[in-house]
Amino acid sequence: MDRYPYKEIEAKWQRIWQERQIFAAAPDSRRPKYYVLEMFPYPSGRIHMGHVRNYTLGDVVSRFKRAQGYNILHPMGWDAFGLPAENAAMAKGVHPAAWTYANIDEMRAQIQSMGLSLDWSREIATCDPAYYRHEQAMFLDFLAAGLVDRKESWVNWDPVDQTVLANEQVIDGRGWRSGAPVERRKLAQWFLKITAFSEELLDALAGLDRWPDTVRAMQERWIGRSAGARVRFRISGRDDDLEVFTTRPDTLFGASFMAIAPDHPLSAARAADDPKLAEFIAACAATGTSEEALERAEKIGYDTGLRCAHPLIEGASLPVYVANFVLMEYGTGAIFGCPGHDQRDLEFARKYGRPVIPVVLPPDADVATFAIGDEAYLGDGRMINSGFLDGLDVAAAKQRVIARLEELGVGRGETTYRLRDWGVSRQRYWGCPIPVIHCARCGIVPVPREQLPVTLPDDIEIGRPGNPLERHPTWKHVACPRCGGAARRETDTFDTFVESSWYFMRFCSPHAEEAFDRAAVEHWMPVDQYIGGVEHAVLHLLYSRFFARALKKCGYVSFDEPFMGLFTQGMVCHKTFRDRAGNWRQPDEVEEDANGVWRLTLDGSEVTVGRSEKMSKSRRNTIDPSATIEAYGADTARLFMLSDSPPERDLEWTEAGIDGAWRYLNRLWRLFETHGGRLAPHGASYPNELSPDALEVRRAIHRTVASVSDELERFHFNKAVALIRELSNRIEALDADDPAAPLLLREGLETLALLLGPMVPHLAEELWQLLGHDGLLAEAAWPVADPAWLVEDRVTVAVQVNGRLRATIELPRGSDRAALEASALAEPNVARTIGDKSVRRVIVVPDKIVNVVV
RNA sequence: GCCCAGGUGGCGGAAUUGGUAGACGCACUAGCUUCAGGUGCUAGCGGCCGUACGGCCGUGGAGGUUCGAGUCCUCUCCUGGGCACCA
Repeated sequence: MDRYPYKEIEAKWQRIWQERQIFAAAPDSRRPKYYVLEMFPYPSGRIHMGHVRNYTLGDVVSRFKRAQGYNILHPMGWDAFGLPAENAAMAKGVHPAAWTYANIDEMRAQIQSMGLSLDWSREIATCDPAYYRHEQAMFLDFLAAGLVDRKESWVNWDPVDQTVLANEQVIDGRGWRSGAPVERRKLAQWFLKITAFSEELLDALAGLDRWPDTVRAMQERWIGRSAGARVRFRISGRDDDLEVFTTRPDTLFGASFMAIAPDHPLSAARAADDPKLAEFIAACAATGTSEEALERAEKIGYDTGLRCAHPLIEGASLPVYVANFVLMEYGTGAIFGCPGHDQRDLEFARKYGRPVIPVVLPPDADVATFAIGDEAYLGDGRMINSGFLDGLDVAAAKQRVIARLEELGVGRGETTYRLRDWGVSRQRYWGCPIPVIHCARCGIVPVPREQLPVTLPDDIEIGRPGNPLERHPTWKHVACPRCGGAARRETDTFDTFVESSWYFMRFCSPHAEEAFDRAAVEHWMPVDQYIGGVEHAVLHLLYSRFFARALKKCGYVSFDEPFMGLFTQGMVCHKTFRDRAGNWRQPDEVEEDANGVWRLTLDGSEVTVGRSEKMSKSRRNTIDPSATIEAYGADTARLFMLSDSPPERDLEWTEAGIDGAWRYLNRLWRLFETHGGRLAPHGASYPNELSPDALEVRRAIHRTVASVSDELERFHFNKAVALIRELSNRIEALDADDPAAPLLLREGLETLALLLGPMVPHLAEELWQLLGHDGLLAEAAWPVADPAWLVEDRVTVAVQVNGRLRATIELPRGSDRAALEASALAEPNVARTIGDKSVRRVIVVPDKIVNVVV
């Protein structure tokens, strides 16, 4: 049997779509707009299967919505700044720009081979000065609007990548890209004040009802709002106070010690006179970096000798410890410990012999006997041992104590957030220059607008890590725009998350002189459906939400939320293989023999098969998408990506799965070739009388249209594929002698072509042409099911006896209870099961089930 | 430790509100087509018993609610992911 000629077909339709420019977007007041976007790729060299899955999902949405009559914007571009370009430059002596643009050309061709309905006229690359000049202008606007900070602060220093990482980019104490253990350094850094929007970013999550709950939960936790109080404790024998933040001010009467962070200013001050404390602080820093150490580190403290007065209990005094579990970055870097109602405080108190005073009595406990054992009590109850708070519940006690603290002038209610400001300074070359000038006399001076963009110098020395801009002999030396004196350009460049925080807005008017054509950005934004990996659940998505708000504040746009719908896809995984020497082996280096043993193709030696993991270079378990597309065609690759696994779950790439998709497309091709000559003409109408089989096939066609539409809407693409396959099985099995066969084939095959359009667009387009259509399937309207054909006139009803299935009966839809019951009881198997027992009750759910209870 | 998903045949996965568990596909088995080697067609395919009709068991485990539970409740085990001495 001939294979279907996918190469000719795919080349042909890609050419025609391109020539006719049918995916070029333009605002159209007659149709509702729909903006579909996949997270744009970093041009690392070649596309991988994750890209193929991502763009296939996006293209299904895009083509489906287009067929439904929406005016689609579906662009593609390049997240082109980034460290790999510098690494490649160092490794191969290529200029980062040359490397990046070569990769873009390569990957563009690969992506185009997938036959995506993209508007390539809107392509952008973020490393283009025509793009990043606007980013520099935005930064100056943010600066003027008070949304930028320059702080001398501790930063995470990645010793391998030679760059600063945001806190959010540090994973288990290691750089998120390099994996190297992160060190701490103090540097002057640029920060974007995302914390100015903490509350708003948190509250608005509730309105993002087309986002996955998991992502919203992750952001919520990341922002981490906690309501509590700030309380000042007078340090005995001194004039100053120790300020703490607590979420449990209600437990203040249960306080039995104070604890401060090792890097709290007070710790440092005391350490100056106390060598043992200095030693303790150093030890905390040493154990505090690696994750295992953190995991196993026990709660340790060091008594500073300082004592604080309890603000509400006359004469009570609390010892102040330096403790390794108190974080300087959160709250005030100091806490009071209430062992009765905080597990960590309890363990600390037990260890250092501090008293445990219960102040919340559980509802079922007796005040005379209640005591804290090994577990702190975290629940609600009545306050005890707490003076004026006694008898209140926890919530009321919080309010009352805060009011009292305010009265006394020693504290106030406060809400804090876990979210920290976004450090955007990077000490590297291949990024957007930060447009400021440092002048010894004038300080920080913004680059004048007319001098934008500040472009990167081409002539750089890239042979060693670190920032070539810092080493550049001339670029960094400029005259101060204010006083004209000798000054120095900022040599830091932006974190690449800055570029990806607004590219989707630039797509609306990619060639505009200003950052955005206001009408275009207001027309297309927000993105209706954004699709990408869940690994961006916090960083990229949160920064983008912040950026929209910051731009709004600066008058660029009028919306807050950039992405109305979000879909996060699962990863593409593959088995892993290791040879005898323990080296990872690529899938194309091994074969499975007849006994199911995997061997190296080269010499037949056995390899061990590991569990399926995310495709990655380090495991060498990658499959090159281009090889698959070459061997089977883009449609096969696309269909496989959509079959079987729900898109939000991980997908295991298997050769068998690709084969299955390939065989199905061949089968479709044969189906159309076999019946192409026997179709009824367009628009031929059915006779009044149809055979029962023909009626059933027509119903199946309309039912499939209705359910596939529904499943596509809900991202259940695997189910949509299953439904389409069911329909094609049915059409294949059609009785050729049925007088209505030509009509059913006409309607059935047209329906199949239309439903397959979003998934396998090339083949569907070819089939559409085979069916005699002049126009493009890509521009054809989505089929609509006729409600009349969705109604079944007969139904199969399950008959149970005591809840166990004993028979099924077929009856006209809508049969009454008596008829259902009579038919059910008449079933021989039902009668036999009932035997001589008496029927106690019969439950009838019309058109569904009859349950006889005996 | 905390949070969020999950746990259904040999495998990927179906199963709107509780109402016929296993759709669709993969793998496998048997047969057919002179079919040589990423082919097609037919049939079978959760387990056990039975020639069959049919019966019993079965959605990680244990209880519970219900005429009826993969679905709801309680407890528990396991897997994956995220976060982390966050006061």
